[in-house]
Amino acid sequence: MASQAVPGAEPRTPLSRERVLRAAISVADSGGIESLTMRRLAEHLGAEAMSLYYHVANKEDVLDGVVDVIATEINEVVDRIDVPAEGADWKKAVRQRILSAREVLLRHAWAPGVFETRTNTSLAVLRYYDALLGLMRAGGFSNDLAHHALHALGSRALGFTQELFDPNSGAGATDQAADLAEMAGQFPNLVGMLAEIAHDDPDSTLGWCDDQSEFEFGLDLILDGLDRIRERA
Amino acid sequence: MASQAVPGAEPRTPLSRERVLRAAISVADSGGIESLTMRRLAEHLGAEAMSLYYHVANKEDVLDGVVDVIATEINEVVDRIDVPAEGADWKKAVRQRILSAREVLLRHAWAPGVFETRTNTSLAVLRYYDALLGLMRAGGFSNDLAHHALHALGSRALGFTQELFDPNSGAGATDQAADLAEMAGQFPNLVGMLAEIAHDDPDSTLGWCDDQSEFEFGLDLILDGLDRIRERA
DNA sequence: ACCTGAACACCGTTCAAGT
DNA sequence: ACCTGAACACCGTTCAAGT
Repeated sequence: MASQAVPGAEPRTPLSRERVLRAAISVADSGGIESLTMRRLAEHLGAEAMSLYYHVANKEDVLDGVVDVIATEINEVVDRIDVPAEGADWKKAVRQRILSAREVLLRHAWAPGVFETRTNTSLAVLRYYDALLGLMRAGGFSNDLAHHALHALGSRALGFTQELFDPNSGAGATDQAADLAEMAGQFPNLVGMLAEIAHDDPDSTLGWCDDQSEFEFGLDLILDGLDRIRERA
Repeated sequence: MASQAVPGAEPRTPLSRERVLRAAISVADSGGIESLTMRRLAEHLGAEAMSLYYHVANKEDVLDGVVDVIATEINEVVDRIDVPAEGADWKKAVRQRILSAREVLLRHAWAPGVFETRTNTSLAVLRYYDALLGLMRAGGFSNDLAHHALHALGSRALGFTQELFDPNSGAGATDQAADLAEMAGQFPNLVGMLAEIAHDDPDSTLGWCDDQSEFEFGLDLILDGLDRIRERA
């Protein structure tokens, strides 16, 4: 009962901003972003919700911090890449960085949504963009073209695209067929496309999926377009 | 006090799913999406929060419905467009539809974020995509290329891109200069670019803005890339 | 058929108080 | 310096009850 040396009680490492943010990521990793509440986060750390406020300003601050930690992780991975970026090689270098960033985000599938809601900019994200910009400059981009390029890439620069809809979500393969038949009248082009895609690639999950190859298709479309403009200049 | 014919009381039009959804849009339009709560929505309609549940299943259902109403509005605008889409004209037709969709969304700046959180697909959104697909098919796209194209466009197909960061947010023009100087060491490429962009275009808000011209640059980059693939096939 | 009052289980956050 | 208990103002949602 005394305040010190309770026998058998673990000494419990003290809280810190760092520990709070890492715990937040682990809570979201295992239960999704909607499971991340201040109370649950505290519980995860063996503390009371109110204790968190000594180390972070509020929940927004937690989310800002989480983005910064993940962006730092991306920078660590991406800083190890060492490929030439001069001239025409800019594209390979940028492409590899972006795909590496994507790999980190694939381990935190909830993170893209949080990235998009931030209004305060993470310094780590700025550092990521700065390096990307450096590669483009080395490849001969003007500042103006590099500026357009960042806008054109958007979230793809960080390795993700938000899916806008998924005709397959929540429906099993058998419901699927019925749904398609029912919708054929209303959405002839969509149904026709999905039928053919499925036919061409029977191994993939039916039709719609934001997989690696779709991401790379879109990415290369943009990078190739930028490269063409670069060469013309 | 009696239940009928209270003198001077407006007869109050009854609630309906339609009215609830329209009110939800107007609440979000005027106070932002975070101001949209079931209680406030009810208040806006002169009813109690609990009454809403007779007309909608829950808040998710409200958000699904709101997306459907806005997508319906987009379809109404876009259906009035009548330009040829055969062969090489596909691009002009698709471009015009997408820019028209964007105009609708610009009137509901909070809507893109809601679109992205939906997992249930709105039928109106499906109808929009189906029409877009139809234009591409008329332009000579294979189903496979059209499928890639929709993925590559992502949310751009509906007229928006989510900004990932905004170095200017929350800082006035004077703070701005100080911030830039301070960051110059850490982010040389970013600072150099922003300085030059600002110099080249002194009329625009300093540096970073997702304006119409940036949207169109990215859109055309993708459409041009798709057109090249189409011509090769 | 349509609406509501009371109530429940959750939030984020504050503040004064403990060690 | 660090943590917490009690409390507040807010959520979304249920259910039995009113007209």
